[in-house]
This record gives sequence, structure tokens and C-alpha cells, in this order.
Amino acid sequence: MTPEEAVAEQERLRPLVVPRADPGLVVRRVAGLDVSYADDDRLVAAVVVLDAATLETVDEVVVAGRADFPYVPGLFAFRELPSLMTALGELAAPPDLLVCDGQGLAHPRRFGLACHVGVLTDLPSVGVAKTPMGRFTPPGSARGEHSDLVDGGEVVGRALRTREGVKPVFVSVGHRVDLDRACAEVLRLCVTRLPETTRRADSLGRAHLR
DNA sequence: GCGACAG
DNA sequence: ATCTTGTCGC
Repeated sequence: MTPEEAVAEQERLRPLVVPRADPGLVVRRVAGLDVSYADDDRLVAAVVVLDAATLETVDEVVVAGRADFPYVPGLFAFRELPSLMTALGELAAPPDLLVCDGQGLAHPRRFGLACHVGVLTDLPSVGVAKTPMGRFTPPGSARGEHSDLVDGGEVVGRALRTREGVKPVFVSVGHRVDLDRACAEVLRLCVTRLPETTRRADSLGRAHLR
């Protein structure tokens, strides 16, 4: 797949994104997705499912793969998607929400990793990035405070303070959720700056790299 | 033309 | 992404 084809694929799938939640959406099981890289082209995709109420781990999957697509800003998903999809397919049961390590609608073509994974699985998804793709004014320093993440004149996500006085994370809608709900779910998962889903998937992946 | 650019 | 434990500071 060439970068040109990747862009065309994003534009083809972009209209399928549903930026709102089903009326009765209940999130009981939340999955965290993350990919770790070795020195060569090997990588490990990890998915950890947590009970949203207790934050207890209820399922884990690790998949080894290869980075066959280069890291290109805006096309980041094409690097991690193959292995992540394989891992998701090995879960005992589909989760109610996917928490991705990267952007959702906060993307140059409004189709970041979280949107892509959401559309391919048709599961609700949110993107939680550690650095912004857009501009924002720093939110208040208390946990839960937030401000708009703006790109190209539109609000594409939110800078969310998940912990008192710590750098915010950047939340954007992936698929089948709205921004308010996305932020509420992310905040609920945060004990430290990053969601527990992301932290556990990250450590699981790293452990398997050795 | 120059800079910016998720992980 | 990755290099990386203890340590300084509020």
C-alpha cells in the first residue's frame, strides 16, 4: 500500500464515522490498544480489557507483527492497524468501547487511528493522544477541566486535564460516541495522567517484546 | 518557500 | 515509538 492509496482509503472510510453514541450505550468493558516497537521492524500489539466499574483486567491479548508501513504523520494508523485488528479478533468477547493511543477526529482528514479502528470493527471508540493535533488554550489545572482542541477552524477534540496540575491529554471521537461521552469515559479510566487501559496495554506489550 | 507533523 | 532510576521539588 502506498501513501497515496492510504490517503484514498481514509477518504473512502471517513463518511462511515458516526460521531454520536447510541441512545442506550452502556460501557461495562473497555479495551485499551497499544503497540510497542523493537529495534528492528518487529512490533507487538497489545489489547487489555478492563471492567469499567472496578478497573479490573478481564482479558488480554498480545500479537507479534512487523512494521511494514513507515511512520508518516496523518497515516499513523496504517502502521499499527493490521496487528491491532488481529489482536482484537482474538478477544473472548467484543468490548463496549475501544480506547486508542492516538487521535480520532483530531486528524488532518478527520480520520485518525481511533476512527479507523472504530469503523473497521464497528465498535464505539475514542482517541486519547499524548500530544495535540491542533491548537488549544491550556485548561484549568483541576482534574476534569478541559478546553477545545481546534484545527482548521473547527473543534476536533478536547484538551482534558486527567490529573491535577499535569499536562492534559487530547481526546477526540473515534466512532459511535460523542465528545462529552468520550471525555467522561476517559476521565473515569484515569488514575494517573493516562487511562488505565492504555497503561496496561503498554506494559503488557513491552513485557512481550522481551 | 518554510514549518508543522498522533506513535 | 525508543534511550531510562532515582531524585529534585511543590
